[in-house]
Amino acid sequence: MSAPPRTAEPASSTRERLIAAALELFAEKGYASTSIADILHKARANAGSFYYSFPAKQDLLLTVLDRYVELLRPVLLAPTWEGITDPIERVFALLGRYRVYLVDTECLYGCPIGSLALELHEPDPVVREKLALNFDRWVAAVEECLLEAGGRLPRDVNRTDLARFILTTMEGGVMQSRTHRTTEAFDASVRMLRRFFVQLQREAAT
Amino acid sequence: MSAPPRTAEPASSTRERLIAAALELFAEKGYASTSIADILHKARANAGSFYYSFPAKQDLLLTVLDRYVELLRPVLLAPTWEGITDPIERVFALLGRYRVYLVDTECLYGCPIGSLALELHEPDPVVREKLALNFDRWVAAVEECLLEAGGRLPRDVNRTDLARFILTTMEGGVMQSRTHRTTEAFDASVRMLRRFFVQLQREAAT
DNA sequence: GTCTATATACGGATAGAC
DNA sequence: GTCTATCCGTATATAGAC
Repeated sequence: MSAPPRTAEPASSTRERLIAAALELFAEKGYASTSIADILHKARANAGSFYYSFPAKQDLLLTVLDRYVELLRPVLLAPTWEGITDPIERVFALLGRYRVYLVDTECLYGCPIGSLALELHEPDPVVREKLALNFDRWVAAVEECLLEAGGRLPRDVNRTDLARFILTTMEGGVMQSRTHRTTEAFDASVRMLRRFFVQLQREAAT
Repeated sequence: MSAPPRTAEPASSTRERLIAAALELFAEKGYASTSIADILHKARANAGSFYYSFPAKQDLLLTVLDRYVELLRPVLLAPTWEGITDPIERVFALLGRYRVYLVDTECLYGCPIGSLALELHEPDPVVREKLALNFDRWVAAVEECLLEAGGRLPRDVNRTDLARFILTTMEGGVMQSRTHRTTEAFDASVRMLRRFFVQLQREAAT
């Protein structure tokens, strides 16, 4: 018989509760408008515990940005792609997942990374790099799909460019939909991207 | 002999200087991180003058958002489109203008409306509507180009959808380029959009 | 209309007991 | 590791003389 699983960080440690609370609050209200008091309230902790776990507010942000990277596959991609094997349909299923976020929140928020990226105007280099890493991992995951699609897409279409364009479509669509509080602009953008893909596949088939 | 031109708002009134200062500062640093002291310093005015001209900070934001709408054609579109008559080339010239903004600021800021739209997470309805109006006017201007392109684009492509998709491309590209401090993602997105347009025009020609 | 001084609130961070 | 109390800077906004 084996011992119960041990994790370095027990799931409900104060530190973990602070991270979990910040993860949600930064997505909902942004970084600056989330006060440490907000985080403490949500995590049911006190100022002393916060500064025992983190030197300063920004260190929590860094931890949260690392966490977003870690959660990308298990929390976002894996459930979204469950049961979908076609790599191109996986791309659109991912976009569909963001549409669900929009609908579930009445278009209040879409992508936390995108929001933080534009909120933090001159972020510390270390913050900026972690935001960039989040984008890079997302793009890399989509690029894998495109590579798997192989000859179904024209040979001369750069897969990295196309993956970035898909992120562009998601972020630009989310931004407009949040502002209009309707999914219309998001849907319009995904429709156009779909049409582009249809054309690319047709082109590759000839 | 005619009298010198009279404007309702003299160009260098304190109120105008405050608006001009805020217009730039909100674009550079965002709304929340721009303090009234920052604005006063840049406009060389004092707190008393500010609150004589505006009831509160948010009223200045509303005025600035109105101003962005007013400036869209004379300051952004007209110079960008000068000498360019082809409506489709106008679309890409506009995107090229945003690339210049990125390059000129070392990818520090691109579109002030997009930045404000994502910074203000739960904006007052009136703020949100003015942001939405800015997007709508931009989209409408691009849509005019697409309508002017007429039969060069397939009949069944919704012009409004496509215009929104072009805004999506710009905003999504700017977001990634700001985060990476490179124009790469912006350029990749515009390249993909260009390819889409080439395909659409080919399709319309058959 | 413009000036300085200031009221008031809030946020990040710290101190020090337990 | 956690608690409360508090320091201190900064921000919006106001008061009231000029």
